[in-house]
Amino acid sequence: MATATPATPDQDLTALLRAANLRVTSQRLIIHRVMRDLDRHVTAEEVAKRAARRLPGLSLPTVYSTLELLEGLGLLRRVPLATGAVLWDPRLTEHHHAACRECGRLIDLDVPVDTAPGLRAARARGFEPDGAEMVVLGRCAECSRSAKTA
Amino acid sequence: MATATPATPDQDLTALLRAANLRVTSQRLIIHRVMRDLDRHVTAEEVAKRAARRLPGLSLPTVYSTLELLEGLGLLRRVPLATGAVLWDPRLTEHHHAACRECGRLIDLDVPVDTAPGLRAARARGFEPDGAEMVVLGRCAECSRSAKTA
DNA sequence: CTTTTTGCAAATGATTTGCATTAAC
DNA sequence: GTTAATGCAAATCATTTGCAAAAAG
Repeated sequence: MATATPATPDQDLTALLRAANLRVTSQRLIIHRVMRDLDRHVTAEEVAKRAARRLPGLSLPTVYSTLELLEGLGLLRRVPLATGAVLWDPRLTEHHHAACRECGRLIDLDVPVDTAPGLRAARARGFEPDGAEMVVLGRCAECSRSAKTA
Repeated sequence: MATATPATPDQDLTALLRAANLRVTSQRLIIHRVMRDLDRHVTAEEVAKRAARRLPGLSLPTVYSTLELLEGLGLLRRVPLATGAVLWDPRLTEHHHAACRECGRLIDLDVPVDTAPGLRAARARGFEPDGAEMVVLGRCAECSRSAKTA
């Protein structure tokens, strides 16, 4: 029987881990909680710094593997930047990004985009798509401002 | 007066370099030529390997800086993968990609996507967009096949 | 008690940097 | 001749790996 009570993030994660026969550790709970609290894209390093505040001794390798684990559980999304850097995004609702070519800044775009043609084209090529993201490239407000000044 | 003769890639690059007060070197010409000949996204390493065949002694740092230079001139596009890797794409016409989460494979999608809403939203946030790309994420044909077998 | 997960330290691998030399102009 | 571009070797930096110790179940 399904529970009708809305689950907390911790309960969600616990349930997913159990279902996958994985162990519920404080590291996993804390890292997940940090991401949920931040509610914006961050680097692995920033996650490590914040999570270590709540769990001293937490190691970087654990942060990396946990982020990947949470991605696999569908609780996070990995966002590759044009600079080659990688960010982690706890927002699960489909949204898109604008990335600054100059400083790498990434902002959320909460605008609907018709991804259907892309998904269709991918399927036609044998792909099994599970999502599509648009990245708008250009110069952010700050960088265009300093470009004008310079 | 504008020339009516269609320019070769070499002439294009030469003109752009001159206009920017940059020097026309054999390294730049060869790397550009390699990209034009390949006409598909490749890693910097692959560019280096192929270009070195035509220009022995060509160094990796030169390849990296030249790829960035060509990007700045608008002759190439940098494509960050979900794996964090970076590819370089000589195709200048707007197109989109499908990226395999498992093996990293990237395929071109030649399908029109309405990027206008994204561009508009970015402008509303102070961005000066110069393009938008959609990335479809999922599993490529090969990887879904082996997943079924496994 | 058994197996997974963690932390540590070291390894990796792509990309970048500093600097002397070479090539463009 | 002057200045920019290259090659080389070394540095960097995020990420990954191997393995013994600790924690989960």
